[in-house]
Amino acid sequence: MAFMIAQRAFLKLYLIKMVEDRRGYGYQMLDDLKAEFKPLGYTPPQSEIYRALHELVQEGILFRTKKLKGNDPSVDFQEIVLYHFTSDGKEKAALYRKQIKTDLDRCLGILHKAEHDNFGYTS
Amino acid sequence: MAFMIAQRAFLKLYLIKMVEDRRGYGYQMLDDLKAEFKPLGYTPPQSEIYRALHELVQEGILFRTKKLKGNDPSVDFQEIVLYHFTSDGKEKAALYRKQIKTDLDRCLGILHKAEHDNFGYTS
DNA sequence: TCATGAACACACTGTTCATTT
DNA sequence: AAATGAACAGTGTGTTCATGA
Repeated sequence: MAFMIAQRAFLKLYLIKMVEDRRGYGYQMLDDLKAEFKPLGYTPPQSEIYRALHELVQEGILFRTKKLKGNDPSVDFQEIVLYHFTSDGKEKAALYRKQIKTDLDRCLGILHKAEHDNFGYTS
Repeated sequence: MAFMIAQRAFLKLYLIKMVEDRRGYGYQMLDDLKAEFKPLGYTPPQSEIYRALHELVQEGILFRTKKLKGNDPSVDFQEIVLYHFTSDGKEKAALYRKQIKTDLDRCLGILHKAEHDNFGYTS
């Protein structure tokens, strides 16, 4: 097992949630995540978002539809890709989330121990 | 900047501390760390310990001496490598620790947010 | 510029192998 | 088996480039 949780897995967790909340397409989710994490000193790179999305499709959790962004085709021809859960996608996602939670807790345990051991928190 | 703290940096932090405490040589430190982290589901690999140690030497923080392990050379010829701080090693180490602490806190912030956002802790 | 995707290069890491005692 | 080190292979990641609307 790897030392820390992978960025890919971390992002998938958020992307699953965002698709649940119908938060739209890749670029939008990227922007949202960038804004959310900026104060924490983390800027999710564009490539990872798309790769994570592609993997979720490959794993049969999500599927894609395409749509024009604007409502008026004569004005806006920008095509965007929307994501939705497959028939058994929600179950698969639940399982995946469970696995990630385990890994997340493992990482937190390790990092907390490091704080305690090296920078002396008593609690 | 990378997503999570690197294993190498994480281990250097512990190795610096262990050299401060005169906790001996590589293999011993490896064993100690393995035992310490086993309950947390992390097993530091041998290669990373040595690589981390080599880097600390390269960076001018530590230097090496060699010694026979046993006190009786007629019985035990096992040679071990001991590590010590260079003349300005402690200062350099302090600086390094400071940097790692920043990164550690950044990682904890990110992971805590993920716990909160995805698995709903209110505190 | 928005939106998606792919290519490329590289650092980090895990496993294995080598060597000596 | 203890101890150190190096080689090798593979994955994840960041940057850059490409494309269309």
